[in-house]
Amino acid sequence: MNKVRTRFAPSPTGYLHIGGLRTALYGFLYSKKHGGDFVLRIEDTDTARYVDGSVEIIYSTMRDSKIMYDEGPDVGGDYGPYIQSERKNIYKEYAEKLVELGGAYYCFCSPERIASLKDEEGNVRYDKHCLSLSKEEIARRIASGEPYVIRQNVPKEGAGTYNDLVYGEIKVDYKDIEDGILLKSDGMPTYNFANVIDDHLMGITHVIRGTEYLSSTPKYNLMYDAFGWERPEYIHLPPIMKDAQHKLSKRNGDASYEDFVKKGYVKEAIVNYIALLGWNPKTNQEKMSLDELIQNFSLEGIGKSPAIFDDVKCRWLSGEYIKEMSFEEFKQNALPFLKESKAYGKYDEDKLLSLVKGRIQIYSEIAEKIDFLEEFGEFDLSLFENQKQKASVELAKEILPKIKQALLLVEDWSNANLFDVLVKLSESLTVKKQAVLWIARIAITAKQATAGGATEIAELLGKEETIKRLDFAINLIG
RNA sequence: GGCCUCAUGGUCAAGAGGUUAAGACGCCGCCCUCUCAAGGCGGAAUCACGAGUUCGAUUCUCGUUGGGGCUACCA
Repeated sequence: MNKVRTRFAPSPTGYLHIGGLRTALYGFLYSKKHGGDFVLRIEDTDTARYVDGSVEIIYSTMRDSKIMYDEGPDVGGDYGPYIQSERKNIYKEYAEKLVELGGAYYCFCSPERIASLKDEEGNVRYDKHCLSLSKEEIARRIASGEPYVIRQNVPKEGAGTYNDLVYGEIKVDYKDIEDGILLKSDGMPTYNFANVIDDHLMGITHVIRGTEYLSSTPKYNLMYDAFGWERPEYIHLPPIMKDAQHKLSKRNGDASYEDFVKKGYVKEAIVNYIALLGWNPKTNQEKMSLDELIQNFSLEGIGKSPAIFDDVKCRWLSGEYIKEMSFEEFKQNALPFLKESKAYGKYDEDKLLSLVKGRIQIYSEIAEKIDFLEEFGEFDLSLFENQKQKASVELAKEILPKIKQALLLVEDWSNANLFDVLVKLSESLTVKKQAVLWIARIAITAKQATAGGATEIAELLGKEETIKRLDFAINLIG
């Protein structure tokens, strides 16, 4: 069997969105699973839709997400060039060859004539008008500089059948396929032509792409057959949806990989999550590294139905990655987000970070989790009330001065020691330790819910600030 | 409109004629806990509909409905 070769062939029309990235990922996983090669090819034949800088975004996104290709425009390879606009002459050559083989023909019809072909419902179907042109006339008109396109010559009868590795047998009647344009009047090929030529010339064995090509694949097979080339295997992927009726798409400005990274999702989690959209590993393990994904990947696990992207679950996975991340790695990734917090620069960085690690799912939650440290001020005394902890305003009024007194004597201002001191205080007062800690924490944070307990926060604030806040609370309570 | 295709809880999904219809996220409850979070335990919640085939259909067939795609000198 031939070495497996797959490709990802995006068009440079903007950022790389999540659906495209998943297609790339599956192509990558499949090739690596089988010890094959993964190729990146840029499909920039539509000059009108080209967006400056998007090729660079494709490169950087794939590198960043670790979906690395063996061959591509920026890394080279034996099957280049890997940018379609640089292959223009190749397409022309093969288009002419296909004309000779009877699989295509020159067409000089004007847009006006095409438009006049509209039926009652407004649908246009080309009528093979130029198929009957004589060789002489074609040569004459080309020589005179008349613009032309090359169209595929699709049989009027019969049907094209192939076996998709995910969807099974697909059959389309040729009468339902139009004689599509293969080579545009500007000399550029359309996707419909270029993908066939390139996939063959680049030795692609498995074509992995979205379902939007499921029903047009028979016309590509017609070309493989006309050229006498071996047809590749086809693996069409179900779409990723934004909701039940909208596909996740660039056009709708939907999330790109970059957007998720900017929002602070763990990169590995994004890749891990999209791997699970439309593919089931057949085990109950969901958190998987790229290597594990390669190991477990199989075509049997690919589903047929559309999958809705669930941001909540993606965040959950991201959180799982953060929890298991080393502190050093976390720090490196979290720092840019930590800087967004009001508390940044005022407290020990590592302590701040460890307070937050394990409490967030995406990095951008960091600021909101610790901003409370800087939001201290007047607060409603009812915050002290807590039945479960047996805490009340009265109790707070009574013990707050004692808490202050005890803390004033503390020299080893560490979480562990502070905790010890307050627990001992609670014992001597015969008050539940939960009540003391609750009251202490409310007094120094003015918040009912905080990331971190009373003594953790006290340690972070430092002795001076802690006492200051206690004084403030004592004052407030009168 | 025509053609292709899809259909299990709110979401991702396993299951491929007989199951108490897995698991995960989310949700709810309880436990644990220095609040929150995490963690532990438990719970609610699904086979779109209608005909067949069969002793028996979530599972097979057909249809209906609904969703997606294609129907471009876009990919």
